[in-house]
Amino acid sequence: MTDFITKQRRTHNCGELRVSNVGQTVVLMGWAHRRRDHGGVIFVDLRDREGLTQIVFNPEVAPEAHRKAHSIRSEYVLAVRGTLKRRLEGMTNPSLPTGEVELMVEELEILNESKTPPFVLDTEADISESIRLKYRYLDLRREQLQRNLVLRSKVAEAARNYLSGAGFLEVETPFLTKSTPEGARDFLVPSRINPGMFYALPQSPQLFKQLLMISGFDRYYQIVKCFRDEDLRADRQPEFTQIDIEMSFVTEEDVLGVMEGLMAEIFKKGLDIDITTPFPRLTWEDAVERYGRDNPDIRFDLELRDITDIAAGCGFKVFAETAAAGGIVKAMKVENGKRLSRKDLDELPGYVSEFGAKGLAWARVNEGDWTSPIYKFLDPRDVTAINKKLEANPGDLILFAADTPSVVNEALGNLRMRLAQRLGLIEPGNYSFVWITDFPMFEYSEAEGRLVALHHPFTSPLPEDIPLVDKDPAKVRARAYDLVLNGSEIGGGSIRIHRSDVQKKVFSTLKIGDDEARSKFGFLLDALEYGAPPHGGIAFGLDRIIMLMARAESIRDVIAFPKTQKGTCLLTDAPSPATPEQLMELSLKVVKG
RNA sequence: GGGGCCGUAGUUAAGUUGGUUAUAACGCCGGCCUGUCACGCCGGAGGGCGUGGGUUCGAGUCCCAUCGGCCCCGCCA
Repeated sequence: MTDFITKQRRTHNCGELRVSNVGQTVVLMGWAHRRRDHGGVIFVDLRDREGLTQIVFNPEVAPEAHRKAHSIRSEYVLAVRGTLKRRLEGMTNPSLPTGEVELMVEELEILNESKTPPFVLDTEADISESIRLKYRYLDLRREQLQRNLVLRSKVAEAARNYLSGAGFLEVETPFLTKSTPEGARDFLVPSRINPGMFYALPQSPQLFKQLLMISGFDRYYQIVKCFRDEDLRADRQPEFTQIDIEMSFVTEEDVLGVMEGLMAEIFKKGLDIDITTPFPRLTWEDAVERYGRDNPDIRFDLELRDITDIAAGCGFKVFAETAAAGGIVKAMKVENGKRLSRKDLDELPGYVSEFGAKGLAWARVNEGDWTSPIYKFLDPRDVTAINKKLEANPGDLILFAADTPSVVNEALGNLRMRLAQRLGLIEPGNYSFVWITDFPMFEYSEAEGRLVALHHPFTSPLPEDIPLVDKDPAKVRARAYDLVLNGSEIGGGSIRIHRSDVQKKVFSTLKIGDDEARSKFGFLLDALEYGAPPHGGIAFGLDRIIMLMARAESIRDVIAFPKTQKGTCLLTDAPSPATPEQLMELSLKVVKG
């Protein structure tokens, strides 16, 4: 066996040869994707990151190479040298970019053999995810994941170029840092040198980027891992990547404008799609009112209407009593309601029950009346009023939910999404951005029995609402904004508090005492006293953006080495127990498990 | 913490009301084939049904527990 690879260099990749290269002597290296042995001539599709090229072993051209080629199996690693030929008419493969040419092999070296892979790599077949994850390095050879990671790399590159061109500096911030109250559960890292002490992995570089503004860096960005020890979902991993950004001397308009440019750039470079800017904006209040959620998909209508005022005085007890008890009644109109059968309607209560709704009323609008289980309880005037409010016409279907505001909004907001999918109202390939602004500053947490920051405690209130921070915190609006794409929150940020007196006030409303604020955020409060500039920023979830761009169903499909829903890695078997020696060194004792 | 779906050859799946040696396709192995490109044709090997209990004359099919994968609620400032 010759040491081919030391003598010859790869001249091309497997995706680039065309008719214009015909006649050239070519060296290719790659994996045997498929093999077709005709007894005489043998065809192999040679694969690398860039594509497939058919290579041909003909006993009359190169007997030695042809003899060796008999042993080629799937995923063998090959180096071949030969002459590029144009394929004869009728023998081309229009489904391959390289399909008009083929490499007539003169010399073959098998660089490595391969065991038979546990699953075939050359099809779109659905392989169970646990096997794919265990052999992730093989799954990553498949076209779909290769495409996703190429897209991810392109987008990250476009983001860096854009931000760098706009005067942003990339600065790294620590992973071994301080645990912060509020927010998600932290991952802790024990300190060997300081027994009994722990670092926390950052949930985001939030405080460091603010400190960088105070340091005068003016414009900062970082594409950075963040860590949150919470349960996983189809779009949530315990470690994920943010495009983290912060700017000094800016208002909301500056931040939003630069970010719209960033989105346009990554969609252009990643998918060659032109995004229209500026993006539409909705206040948080309008978003919840009209769509039931703060991450609305605005590609379709099915808007919600509040009919609590009509319901309060109507004869249907469930509605009237809900209204009397401070709840709300909202409704959604489905045009051409025949698209939902009685059976479909019977399934809806089960679906909304996932969100805490106790039921879902429906009405089919006819000329002059309704077909509806609740029609007999209603006065004709109420029916007319509801029709009018929803602009409902004969043939339409109206769906109602009555409960607390959060249950109604969540139930109908999610139902809206489901119906849109069911009725095919969503055009694939359509990207629709919307900014959500004017979030409430605080939100009551049942679990903690106190107000918590909806965004985070460093978000600045609207200037005119600052006096309300002590008096009526529930009414305070924040200078926060989220970017929503097709019903997914892909980023969020705010103009920050840059005055220590305001920051202290917010901590106090959050019932974070002086001592606690001092011990947890003392460094920030100190820094704010040394000439902190007005500043604000945003962080984008890179994984989610890539998911949407790649139309992936799972965040795992856009991450090279993701975790399972239980947070384990089937490839490496992490996490795993620590040895007694490791624990001893860290002054740790495992109590159970 | 809770709800749901799913674990049968290497892979993807089928397996009737529990009943002889558990099916198929792809993959794999061998043979034939000089123009295929999901090559074709012929032949072959390969699992005892995630694991552990139980019910039964008899369990892939029923029951319980447990492990694992996925989806969702809670959680995720």
